[in-house]
Amino acid sequence: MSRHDIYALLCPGRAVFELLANKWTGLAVTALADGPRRFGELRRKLEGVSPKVLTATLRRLEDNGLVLRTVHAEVPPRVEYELTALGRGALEPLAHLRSWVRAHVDDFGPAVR
Amino acid sequence: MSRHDIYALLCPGRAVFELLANKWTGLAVTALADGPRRFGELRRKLEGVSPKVLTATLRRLEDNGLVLRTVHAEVPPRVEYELTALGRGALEPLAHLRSWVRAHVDDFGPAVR
DNA sequence: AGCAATGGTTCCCTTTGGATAGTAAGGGCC
DNA sequence: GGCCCTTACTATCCAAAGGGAACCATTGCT
Repeated sequence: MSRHDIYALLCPGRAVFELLANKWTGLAVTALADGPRRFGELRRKLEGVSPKVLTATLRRLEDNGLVLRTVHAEVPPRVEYELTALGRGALEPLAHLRSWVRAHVDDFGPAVR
Repeated sequence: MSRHDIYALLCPGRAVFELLANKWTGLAVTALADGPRRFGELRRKLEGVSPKVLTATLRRLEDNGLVLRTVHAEVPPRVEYELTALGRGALEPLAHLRSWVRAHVDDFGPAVR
């Protein structure tokens, strides 16, 4: 039962939902939509993210199989992040959400906060 | 420009996105899908939420026009929460995300965190 | 008087998020 | 040789959000 009730504390679906329902996760995944990106690129694209939090976000995505992290043994270092098949799948509902937001931004008050 | 770049710090769309991309917000909105619900009902449905956090979540949704809060002057008190038209709109992409999660839970490792 | 029901609020502690500074390693420059 | 440049982080410290437990106000019931 709890296996199918996303509101249940122990439902695995809820854990996945909470992984995606995060301030930076959604932005990070969609930022990888068009192919591999380097750490610094993402850092600049996701305005306001600190390196620590970006690292944590990407690591969490990597641990959950949404993102592949490739370290190139060069100097200066080059690390590339790209979506896995699972990550590309998650892109779809995330992009859907994003496009809804885009279409309805103006329905929100000026102090969206 | 920043008006259309969800990654920009000042983009209103990003603020809306961050409102929805929250651990409890998505669950709360979908929990209201089938009509008005009372505080206690939501509290029981969203397993693990503390009254303080539930209050804050609902207030934020109310402030942003997604939820309507109605206090009935009775004893014991009765407070009902229901989605506004805007909230019902947000339901759609959220439900989409939820159904994707449902379909792909098993693609995630056993330690989804 | 005491208890139950409801929708919170208050206090305190833990977890998470965020800002800033520092580190390692090699290459180019002088 | 000594110095700086770049990159992708870690380390440290502090603020904000999340979470647990207790308490409150009101009225009816027993």
